[in-house]
Amino acid sequence: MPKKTPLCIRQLANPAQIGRCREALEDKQSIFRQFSQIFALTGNEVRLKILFLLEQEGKLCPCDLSDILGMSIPAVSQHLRKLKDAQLIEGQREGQTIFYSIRKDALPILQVLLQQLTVESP
Amino acid sequence: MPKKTPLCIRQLANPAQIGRCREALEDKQSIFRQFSQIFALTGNEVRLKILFLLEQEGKLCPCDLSDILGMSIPAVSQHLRKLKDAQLIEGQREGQTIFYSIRKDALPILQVLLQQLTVESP
DNA sequence: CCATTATTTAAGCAAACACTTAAATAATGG
DNA sequence: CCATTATTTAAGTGTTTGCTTAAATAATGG
Repeated sequence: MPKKTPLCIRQLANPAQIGRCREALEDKQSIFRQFSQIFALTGNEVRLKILFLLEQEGKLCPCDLSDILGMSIPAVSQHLRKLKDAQLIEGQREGQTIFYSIRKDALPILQVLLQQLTVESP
Repeated sequence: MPKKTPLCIRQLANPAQIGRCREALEDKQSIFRQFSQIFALTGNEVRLKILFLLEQEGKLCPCDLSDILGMSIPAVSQHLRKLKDAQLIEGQREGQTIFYSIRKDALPILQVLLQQLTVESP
């Protein structure tokens, strides 16, 4: 009674390649974590627009964003919170209004990503 | 009986700014759609690793990826399907094995994103 | 043609997501 | 201090995601 192997084993696999790949992933473990988080945040259309607008305008308040994006204030606020929790943006109070802007230390990576939106495709 | 306005109206808002922002979004509507989709795909840690590995190795099969990533074959296969549906990767059959690789037309944008993983932070 | 190997597909399910509405917090100005 | 304005938080809900297991499809080789 031959045991059924339910998963492929790939005898033809290249062990050197497998090892090299495993190592590369292990090396960059925290980088994959960090970048997939950023991509997941920009992977939401509303949040991508918010970041684009903040980069373009410098700063905006939840109320303005709600108006521009055509969605409720709580919905906007909850997106802002995620971006703030990830330290991509920060809020500065001016009276009753809180203006959000992109954090200086997040600007380089976000500019690279946002720049792609305005690049012509071939 | 003064009607309660449940949402903020922002009399201090800058109408020109609001208009400018709305226009910018409308212009780029399809671009936001397209890029948020790509970011959503790379926003998953497993898929980001898959793309990284494909870019590094040229091509890999589901079985190898399953081995490298330490997860089940169906799980890997379903991630590959999403990347394929979005036309980021393509599969080429060689015997029983299907080797996946990054599509030529998706390579430029993916290289920009993957490049960020290996950039030193200041 | 049948057993094996490689991969995909389908169904089921727990967790995460993104909104809604309602209530809470905070600053301003009469 | 109270009403108003701006924002956040909390609770509830339908949808999406990402896995699991089991079954289906496809190519190979005896």
